Amino acid sequence: MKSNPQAIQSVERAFALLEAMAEAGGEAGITELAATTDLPLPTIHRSIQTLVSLGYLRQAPNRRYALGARLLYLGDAAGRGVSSWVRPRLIELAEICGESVNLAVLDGDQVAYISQAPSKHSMRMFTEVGRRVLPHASAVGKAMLANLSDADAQNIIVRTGLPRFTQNTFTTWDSLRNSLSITRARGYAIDDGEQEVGVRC
Amino acid sequence: MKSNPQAIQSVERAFALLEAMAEAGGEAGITELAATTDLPLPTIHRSIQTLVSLGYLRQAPNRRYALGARLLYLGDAAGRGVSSWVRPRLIELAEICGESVNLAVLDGDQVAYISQAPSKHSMRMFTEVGRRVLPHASAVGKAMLANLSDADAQNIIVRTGLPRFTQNTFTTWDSLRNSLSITRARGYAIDDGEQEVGVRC
DNA sequence: ATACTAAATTCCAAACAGTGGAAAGACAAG
DNA sequence: CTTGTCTTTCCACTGTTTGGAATTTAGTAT
Repeated sequence: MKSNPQAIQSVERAFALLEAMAEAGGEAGITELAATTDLPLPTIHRSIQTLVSLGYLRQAPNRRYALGARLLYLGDAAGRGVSSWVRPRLIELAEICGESVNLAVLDGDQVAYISQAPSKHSMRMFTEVGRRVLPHASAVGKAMLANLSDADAQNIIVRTGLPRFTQNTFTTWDSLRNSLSITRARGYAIDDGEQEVGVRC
Repeated sequence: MKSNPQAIQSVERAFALLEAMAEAGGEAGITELAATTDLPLPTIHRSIQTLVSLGYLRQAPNRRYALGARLLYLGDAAGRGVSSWVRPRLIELAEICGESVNLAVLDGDQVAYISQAPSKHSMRMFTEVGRRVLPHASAVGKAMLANLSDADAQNIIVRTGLPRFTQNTFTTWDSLRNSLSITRARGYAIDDGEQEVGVRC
């Protein structure tokens, strides 16, 4: 694991574990984590022990571990400033159009969903706060690229690549660029299969 | 800092920084953090560098640092299972009674707010998700203690102590216990100055 | 524009914290 | 009660993290 030259190992690992648990639905045993992260058992145990003592993980009676309440604090703090400001608006929007509304920002080269207001009716929503996707494969992402110059958009795409996810994914820069011009002209972005109203960037 | 014998240092520090930033409103410069955390500058810089490379912190154009989007993911994941289940109910409640509603759990010996639904009207709310308070000093806390036996409640109080926060804070076990019986009889808890409806524990 | 101050960033060798293989200890199931 | 699985503890070695001091960069006053 030398991908990030100057990065403190134990910290990297600690967060890897946190994310692994998140991936596992917020709860997991040590062995499970060992399988997911390819780390030796004792190492994991030690890391987790630390995380528990700090309150970011809790040890369930099952002897398994679960994400702790302290993460909520950080998560909330990270969202403040944006969320508190925009959230009411999202809810408004969700009420007006009757659909779920997601708010996303361009973080690095990826699109990160940072807030969402579920639609009143359909519980059929994947609460995707915090999830990150590549720009070319979602409506929000394309909306954002459309707001950049072709050159800037291309810079991002070069770094991320254009992996195919579905039949309709754009896999060449030319086809994507074409889609972006359409988007620009139309004023909003559409993605076959998922519709999302992206705000701000 | 030898309070926690077996705890990985760098991790401890990394999170201390994260929390310090949260405390500082989600944004801070290195020197600020150095003042808050009493750590040498280079150490902080290195830790933060790691956190940035992992996506938990972002470097603002001001050359300062801010909490990153990735924390939202963890925060959200930590809340799932509880929040997704109860959240709709909270919102309902908030609409019915026209007041902010907080959801809190007993985590260790402290009361942690884990979710909340703001009242529609007054923006005058301290978004306190993740904040933790001692049980004897808040309505929710007392509600929880009231649901325990006197003995169990006392056990907790012995560990936490009874620091005074305001004029009305209970500072002796006897006066607190008295308050708890009243609470039990009444069925809900009241705290002069703050009213909160606590659910579940 | 230029000089100054305060902040962020890079260096580096010593020191100590973190590592992981192996063994012991809990559970849970049969 | 016995067996298999998962968690937890041990400990000596290694390499990562540490922080004082020097360097560079940004912001600001002159």
